[in-house]
Amino acid sequence: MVPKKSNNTLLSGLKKTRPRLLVLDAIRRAEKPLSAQEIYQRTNDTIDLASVYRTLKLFCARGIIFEEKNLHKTRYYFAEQPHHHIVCRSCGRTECIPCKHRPRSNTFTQLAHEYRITGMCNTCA
Amino acid sequence: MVPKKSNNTLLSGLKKTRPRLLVLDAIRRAEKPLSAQEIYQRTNDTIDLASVYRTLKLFCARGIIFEEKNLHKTRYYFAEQPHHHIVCRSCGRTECIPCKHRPRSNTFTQLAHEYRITGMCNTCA
DNA sequence: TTTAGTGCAAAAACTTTGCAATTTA
DNA sequence: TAAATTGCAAAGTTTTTGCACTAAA
Repeated sequence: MVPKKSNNTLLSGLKKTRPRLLVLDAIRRAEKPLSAQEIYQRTNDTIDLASVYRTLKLFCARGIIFEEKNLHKTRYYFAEQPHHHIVCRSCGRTECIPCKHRPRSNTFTQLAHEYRITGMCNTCA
Repeated sequence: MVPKKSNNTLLSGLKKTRPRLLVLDAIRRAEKPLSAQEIYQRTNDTIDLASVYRTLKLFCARGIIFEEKNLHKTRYYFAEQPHHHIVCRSCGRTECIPCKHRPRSNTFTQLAHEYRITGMCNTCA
């Protein structure tokens, strides 16, 4: 288990505002990827949806979170632990797969990665 | 090099309609992932945008194509050759990475996969 | 011929933006 | 206090939908 970074570390270089902290916590605590709407709700609607979007965009650009789409629904998840998913294209059922490797690159830095397999689960096939 | 599947094979079980063939060809020929709008344009606007969306959704569900998002732009690409990308989170610069492995699963069938690394390229870092 | 798929037009959902007010460092 | 960020409200984009018509099998 890789040690968890503190919110403080993740946001270093950024102002630590209420919206950012709330969005980060919502995503961090989530048991699954969340949509912008769901994140908004998990802040009890105490911050503006526009701020949620601004924050998500910022976090994605920084590689703090990842966004994924399944059939036109966009959801966001915490990127610290590399995520490997296998997703059923019919019902959306998802399983996690342990991650063995980390990417390397000579030209890119601050790497984050995502490995995603889709298929038909045994119920839907 | 894996032998290419014919459009006919890819669409087996589906009606081969003009919109579907045009969308499939646009994506197949594309040198890069395309947005719904771009696909629409590459059919010379001869099919309805709504049909483009319906078709993209269908192809995604079938695993014929993949969709990826970069900073709120959604693009689609042909899934036959597994795609590995490394994408700059700042400027969008993309490099391809050769694919060595194919996923396996006991519970899922008709697998397609996608491996995506994001980071900062040496110009943006 | 039947059924699935299409185009059209309209609606819904999602995301971005300008700006004054507020907050962080 | 200066600079960055926010909330609000409005605009812009993207995606979906209903329905009568058309085309594939």
